[in-house]
Formats: sequence, C-alpha cells, structure tokens
Amino acid sequence: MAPRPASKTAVPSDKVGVICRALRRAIIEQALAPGAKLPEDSLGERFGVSRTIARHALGQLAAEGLVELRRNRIAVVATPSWQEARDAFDIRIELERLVVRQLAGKLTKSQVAELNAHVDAEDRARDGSDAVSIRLATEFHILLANMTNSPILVRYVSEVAYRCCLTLSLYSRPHSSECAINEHRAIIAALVKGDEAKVMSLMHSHLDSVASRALVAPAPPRGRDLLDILAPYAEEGESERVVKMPKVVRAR
Amino acid sequence: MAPRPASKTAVPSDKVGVICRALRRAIIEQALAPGAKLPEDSLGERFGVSRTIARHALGQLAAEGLVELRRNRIAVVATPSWQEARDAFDIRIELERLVVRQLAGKLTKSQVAELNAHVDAEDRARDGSDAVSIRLATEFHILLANMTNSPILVRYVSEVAYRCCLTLSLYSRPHSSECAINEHRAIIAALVKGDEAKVMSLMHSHLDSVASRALVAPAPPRGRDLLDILAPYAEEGESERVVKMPKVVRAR
DNA sequence: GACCCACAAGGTGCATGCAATTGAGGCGCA
DNA sequence: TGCGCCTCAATTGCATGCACCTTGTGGGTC
Repeated sequence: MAPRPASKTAVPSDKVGVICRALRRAIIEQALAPGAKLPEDSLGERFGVSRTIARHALGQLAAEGLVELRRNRIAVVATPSWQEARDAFDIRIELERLVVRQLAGKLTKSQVAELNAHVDAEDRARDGSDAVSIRLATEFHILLANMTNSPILVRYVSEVAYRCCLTLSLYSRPHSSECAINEHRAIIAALVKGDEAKVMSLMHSHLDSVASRALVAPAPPRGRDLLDILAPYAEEGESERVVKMPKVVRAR
Repeated sequence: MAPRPASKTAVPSDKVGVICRALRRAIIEQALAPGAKLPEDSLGERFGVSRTIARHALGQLAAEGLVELRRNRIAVVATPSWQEARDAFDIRIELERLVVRQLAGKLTKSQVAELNAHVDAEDRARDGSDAVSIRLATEFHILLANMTNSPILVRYVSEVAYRCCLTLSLYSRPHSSECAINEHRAIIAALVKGDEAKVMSLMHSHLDSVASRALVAPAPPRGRDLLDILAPYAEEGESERVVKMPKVVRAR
C-alpha cells in the first residue's frame, strides 16, 4: 500500500479542539457519566475560554453523538438507548472488519511493534481502574484504524468506538478485560500473518463478544460536581493525540 | 423488527440546521463545487443571520467532511483526494450492505411503495439535469437507511453518501444513471423477496460500479459568484428534510 | 524586468452584552 | 396536605465589536 498523507483533524481553531479532546476523554473514562450536565459557562470557565468556544465544542461533540443538545436547555452527555448501543456495535463491527481487511499482511515492523507495545500497556493497566482499561482497549482499535491512513475511516471508527464506550457506562457490569487483551494479541498475530479472512472473523467475534458482555443490564447513574470532574482534564497534558504512543501508561 | 423512536437531528438551534441543509444540498447538486469559498460574512448575509451562526454551521459541515476549515482562512467546500474518494466508497459499501441486511424481508408494504415511488421519480428526472439525478440517486440510499430506524446508521450513511456525491463533482464524467436506476429496482425486488445474501451482493456491486464509473479522471473546476449560487437555496423551500420519514415509522 | 518589502483591506478568532426561554421555588387556595 | 400559579434566577440564543492574521498589491531597489 502506498503511503498517504496523514490525516488532518477538521478542528476549527484549536481551543475548541482542546475542549473536545478533554471532554471526549472524560466521557470515555466515565468521569462524565451519561446524562451529566455540561453548561456552557462552567465549561468556558474551566477551560479559560468564553462561552462561544465552549458552545462550539459542544456542537462538535453533539455531531459525534457524544453529547445531546436540547434547545434552551443545558447540554448533557448522551444517553444512548440500548437499541442504539446495539446498532453502534453492529456498525463498528463492519467498519473494523474493513480496517483489518485493509491492514492484513501490510503492517510494517514498527507498526507491529507499536501495536504490541500498546497491548503490553493494556496488560500493565489491568490492575488499575476499569476506566483506564476501557480507554486503552478503545485506543487499541483507534490505533489500528490510524494505520490504514484513511482519514475518513479513522474518523468513523473513532467516533463509533467512543459511542460504544459511552454505552459501556450505561449497560455494562464492571469490566473484565483480560480475554479482550488476548483477543487483541490474536488479532495482531493474524494481521502479521496476513490471513485476511481469519483476521476479519477474529475482529468480528472479538467485538461481538465485547458487545454481548457489555450489553446486559442498566447500571445506576452517578453524579458529582462538573468542575471537580473536569479538573484533571482541563490542562491538556501529555497526550495531544487521542492515542498516545506506547510505553508509559501513567498520565503526568 | 420492533418500531423504534425516530431519529432526532443533533442540530443545536435550527437556524444552524437550515444553513447546513441548504449548503449540503447546494454542494451535492454541485452548485457549490469543491474548493468554492464560503466566507462567514456572505453566508450570514445570505441567510439573514450573524457570522456566529454561519460559523457554527460551517463547523458542523466540517465535522461531516463536506467543508474544510483552515485557521484564519476562508472556509471552502472540501476537495477530497482521489484516494479519499475511494476510501469513502469502500466505507459506504460496508455500511449499505449492513442496511440492506437489516432490511431484507422486513419492509412494510408502504415502505416498498415509497421506494418504488422514489425510483419512479428518478426515472422521470432522467432527462433533467445531472445534478438532480445525482441527488435523487443519493436520496434513494438515504431513504433506505432511514427505514432501518437506526439513527446512527442513518447519520453515517447520509454523511458518507454526501461525501461520495462530492467526489462525483471532482472525478466523474457526465453522469449516466440509467443502469443505476435499474439497479435500484433490482435491490428493491431482492429486499422484498427477503434474500439477504442476494441483496447484499447487489448493493455491493451497485456501489462498486458507481464508484468505478465515477472515479476515472479529474474534472475542471468551475466558479461563479457565491451569492448568486446560494440564492435558490436561501429560503428553505419544499423539502424541509432531505428525505422525509416514511409515514409508518414516526413514533409516539 | 525581477525581486522584496511594507502597507492596507478583507476575513477570521474570540469575548462580551442583551434578549428570550426554561425550570424551580414560593405562595396562595381549595 | 396537595395542587396550581407566579415570579425569578439560571442558562441559552444570537449579534456585535475589537484584535489579529493572511493575503494581495504597489512602490522601491538592484
């Protein structure tokens, strides 16, 4: 596959981008649970920008389906229905099958190393919080998508993966991710081997099992103070990109 | 398939939504060619709103990949590369296979009627402008997606279909759509018959042939005055939604 | 004639202000 | 006590203003 130009994020300015990334992360780490309120003022205050910018960021996230905007009402973190969650997983399966189909047998050595490093990180984080495990697992898939060098595919996979994460907050029992990690390793192996059919079916069953383990029963809502929750996300630390490169798991 | 609540467009206010719809339509009808400039001022003036709103609309369209935002520069209609166009079609194929898989054998009579009516409309428009033919062909696919009642799927199919439209402006020779119309009829027939495998393969080859007919060679750019181009789109005329929901679907 | 620089104009980046809407608490009344 | 209305604080909807960036252009120099 011929190398292609890297993806350019379609972010308007970048203050907006900073806020979006922070909120996305807060959401997938379940610091912001579905239904959590996101007033423009508080957001602006927390990130040191005006409401205009916060509002714009909320607009972007709404376009991605992570946030719900209701006219004249405070925006909230999206609360997808069970059926929407199932739909998201169905779409995700198709998209990620496409990803591995394009990638099978075409990974460079350094890419393989990067993937392995990421899974190692997942392994190391296994004892940590569920939130981090879930984030890392998701980022593995986004990392894969990135390697296709198809900006559109990256965007869709990321979006739908985030949405799926969101549903985990709602419908999943406490995460047990060990098997998932092994499945990640199996996928890498099949990719390296270049067995297109095999890797597609691996990805399919992997996501399918994640979905069925996840979509079992509703979980209780929780609430804390928005400003507190966002504190650790306010200054965009280490990981400028959603998927940070391997090695070190810990956030500074 | 159990009825589900209808999709709610994630549009913030609705002035923004009006502008988005108008611009989307102008773009897919190729009134706004790739690379066309979209200054916030002119947009605001044309639609009778402030720059703030125009800006917000541009942000949404950028998130959909129809518009490119460059910092401190005038926004332009996106100009996807040939490779991106190919990627978009690949994704589209997978998504629409999913659509027809979900729909096979599950259409109501009125839905079938609606589909047939739409294809008839395509037939009638065959002598008209290419722009209208292309729009109708695209809307057929979006109509199908709508019938899945999966908001997420609708959104992704719509988005990627619009993007594909956009690439037609760039890389396609003048449209010859008769065969496409027949293919649409064949898809409907297979859906009614409920032959899942058949309809998936039909959809696959349909889109594949559209793609290969489309992605042949670059076409010359064209330019006119933005304000003139947008005039017919400024007042949101007949079709408020791009594709109106089928009678039966509407919830509550 | 070609190149370079400085300046002006057009356009975006962002904050702020004001109007409009909503939700909630308090009060009266049955 | 319970229900409904009313008022007010909180919050969004949107326009406008100012600062800054980018680009095109004209004059000066070699």
